[in-house]
Amino acid sequence: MQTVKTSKGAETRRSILAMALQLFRERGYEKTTMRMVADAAGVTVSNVYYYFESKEHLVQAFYDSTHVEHLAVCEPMLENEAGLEKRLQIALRTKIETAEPYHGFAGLLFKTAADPKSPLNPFSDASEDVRNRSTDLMARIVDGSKARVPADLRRELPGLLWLYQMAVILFWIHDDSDGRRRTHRLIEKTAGLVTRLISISSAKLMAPLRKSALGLIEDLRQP
Amino acid sequence: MQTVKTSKGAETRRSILAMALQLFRERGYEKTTMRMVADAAGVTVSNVYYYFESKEHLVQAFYDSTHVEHLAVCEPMLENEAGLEKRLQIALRTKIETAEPYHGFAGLLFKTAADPKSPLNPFSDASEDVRNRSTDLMARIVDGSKARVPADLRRELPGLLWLYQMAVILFWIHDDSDGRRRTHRLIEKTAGLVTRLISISSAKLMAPLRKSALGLIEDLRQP
DNA sequence: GTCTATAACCGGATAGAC
DNA sequence: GTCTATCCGGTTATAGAC
Repeated sequence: MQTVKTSKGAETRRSILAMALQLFRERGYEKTTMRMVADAAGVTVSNVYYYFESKEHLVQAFYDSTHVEHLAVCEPMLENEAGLEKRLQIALRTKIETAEPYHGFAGLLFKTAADPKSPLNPFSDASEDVRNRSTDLMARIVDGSKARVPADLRRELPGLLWLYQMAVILFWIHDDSDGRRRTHRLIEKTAGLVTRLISISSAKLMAPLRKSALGLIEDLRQP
Repeated sequence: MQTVKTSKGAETRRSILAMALQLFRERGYEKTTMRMVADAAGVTVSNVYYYFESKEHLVQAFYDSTHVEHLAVCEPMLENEAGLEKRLQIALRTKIETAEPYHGFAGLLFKTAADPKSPLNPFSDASEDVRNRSTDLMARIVDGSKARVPADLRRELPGLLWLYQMAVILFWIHDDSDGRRRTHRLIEKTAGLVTRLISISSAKLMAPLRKSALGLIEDLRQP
């Protein structure tokens, strides 16, 4: 019997993570010490380090788990909606709503996010996996819609929409309005703008501009 | 005789900052300890803290100083150039070129930059001053050019171009190509795109989209 | 009121034994 | 895979000098 995953270790790991997230939510990231996490999970500090390279890596684990949760909430809602604008709104709204309990320390994410040396930054190789899964979701958003998108743009769109989502999240992190009113406003309006931009960009008149923009992306890809 | 500013204290402060920046450049931010900074400047640790609230505040001071340096290099070069695209390129190129010696630890900037709680974040009240000065530069870039810009867009353009600049800087931070080749490519191409977007947005056909976009900005301003 | 010094605190991280 | 003991560096308390 192979118990590689479900053995005691995995259980300890799970409990450490669960406790850490709870403490982060309750007291915020900075005010939660590794000693507290260890105590809450009933282990020693170095044991925590055995399972997680650093305090920030606990955040990475959280990041993964919100993505899973997001998918679970988002995907079913997409099923009965074919309009691109609405589909985008659903994706973004569910994103910030599932992340809401962690709003207080989500800034931390972007903090490390911006550090090129951190493995946690969303552009890094280490984050490739989560990034790909998010980008894939964006691809499904587009492909599942009835929007007509030029082939050249369609190739790049998922990546661009992922950037768009990152921008929305950045805004959300800085948003302290009631019920994140301002972020909801942002999503409502920009989803429409983005959709219109996509449809306009198909027009003959806009082809040169679209080609330049896509050419730029292509250029930037090579080192 | 009032020697509030030029007395010994100011000199100490200057020397601490100079030493800190040198160490940051040579060894990077993380590997430079406050004790080293103090030693190098010939003062004690608590003395460093007397002049700078925290290690991050040393970075803030650096940030200010790069802005001053940028202006000194950028403004003269703008004098003989009336094309908006070229003017944008000048501003952005000089920005990343004057910052080049600090590329290694510039990530740190964005790291704190993205944390909503940090006074160093470029959207914070504490950063209003530097932000305004940067935005003013963008206003001069536009106003000093021969580009025709609709009045409603002109009002928002400096802020938007500042955001554009932040995006370029973010790209630069993650750029480890030789001579920042990729960032230079990005600047070269996007300056043209932005300029074209501005000019296209004046077209009658594009007025509705432009209005929506500007309306969005207006909406987001209110809390 | 401006500045400097000593010593300690606190929390993230690690070494190494078992 | 878990523990004990320790390091290391940012930060602060406190006390006093100019």
